[in-house]
Amino acid sequence: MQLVDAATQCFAARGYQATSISDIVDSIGVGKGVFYWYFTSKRELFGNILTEGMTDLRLAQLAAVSDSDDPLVRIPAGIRAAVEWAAANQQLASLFEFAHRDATFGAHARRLRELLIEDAVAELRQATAMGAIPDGNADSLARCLLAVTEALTTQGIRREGRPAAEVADEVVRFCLEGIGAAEASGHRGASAAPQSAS
Amino acid sequence: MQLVDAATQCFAARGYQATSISDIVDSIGVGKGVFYWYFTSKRELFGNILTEGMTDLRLAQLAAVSDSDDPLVRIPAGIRAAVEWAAANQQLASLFEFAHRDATFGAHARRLRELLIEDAVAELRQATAMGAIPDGNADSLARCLLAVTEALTTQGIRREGRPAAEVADEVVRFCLEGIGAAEASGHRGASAAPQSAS
DNA sequence: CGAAAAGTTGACCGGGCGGTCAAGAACGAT
DNA sequence: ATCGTTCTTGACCGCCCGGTCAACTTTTCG
Repeated sequence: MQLVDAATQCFAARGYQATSISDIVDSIGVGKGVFYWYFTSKRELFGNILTEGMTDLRLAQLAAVSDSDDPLVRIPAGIRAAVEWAAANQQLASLFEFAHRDATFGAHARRLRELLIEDAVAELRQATAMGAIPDGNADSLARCLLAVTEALTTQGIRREGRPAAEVADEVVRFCLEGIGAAEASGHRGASAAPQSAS
Repeated sequence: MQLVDAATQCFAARGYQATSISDIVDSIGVGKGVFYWYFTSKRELFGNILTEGMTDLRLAQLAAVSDSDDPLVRIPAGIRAAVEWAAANQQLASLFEFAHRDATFGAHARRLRELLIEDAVAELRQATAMGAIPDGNADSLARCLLAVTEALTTQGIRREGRPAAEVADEVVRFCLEGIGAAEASGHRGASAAPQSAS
């Protein structure tokens, strides 16, 4: 739907509060009534974009991760999938970034984000149980993984336009060492491991 | 100034766009004119809060860091100072978080944030030059340090209310390993190093 | 005291917002 | 051609926003 694309673009560029319905409908040259023929409110549309986007990202991540049972393979795979997804869905990635600080949608966006955290926590617990990484606060470590992924993706891909694979390498390297998985995955200088392109 | 405190509180709780002048003046029970007696606009006030807050944080960090010339001492010290500062200035920390995604102030906030990045980049370059950490993209690593610090501070301190020192330990641990400084600072299990309280 | 200066009030203004709706245009079925 | 349905329009509504200002109260000081 053209309207959803236009809305996503506007929201990504200006944020939720600063985007008016007029901005959206004017950007594709239709009357304001069209918006309310297809959606019941600005709130509802944004909420749906958010929820569907997050679902899509999670599905991409689950698919990328299902090739292995080894957390030290699954974790990098999940990270790479997230970076590739963000490269392919830059507007949605931008949306996620401000949504969880937004006054209206912060709670909703944070709830969705917790799903990603929980996924990561599960992997980290598994890794700990297997002795692949030292014991630690899995929740904090999971938040570190997310934070680093978001930070380097925002800068490397959306602002500098570098290739997703290259940025993903940086994220994976920092994160694997951060969680203490250093010695387990021939990483010393392994910045160009084989991986699937998005 | 009471008005600045009230404004900071409102901005931190609701964001810039969602906070109205009435919210601010009503929250301390004064007329709207008072606001415009002391400030010229909502924009100007927010910009000042942002700039002064960031200056204060940077000064705290510079002070904490000046005890040593060793980047592997200065970097953890800078991180700890940032976490302690955020614990002592939770509203400002909250402000920083959404400011650089805001439509009106994103550019300004990001410019201020770049100063922190530059500080960190300088330390990382120094560490690399000394052979204390492996070579790498200093800019990306600096962004990782900031991102991890922000993420764990937000969750650990502002949402869970844990002590700053404890959260700082987690941040330092993850970051030092992330930048590859693992073997240089007796870190294996060193989660309670001596440090100054804020 | 009394007058100037400093500080405070809240009604008010223009404007833009999210959202509504009577009026039609476009189109397929008959 | 005619009708019913789907889709589109943009003027319009009530509301609240950032910001103004004439009137008023409080403080300062000779």
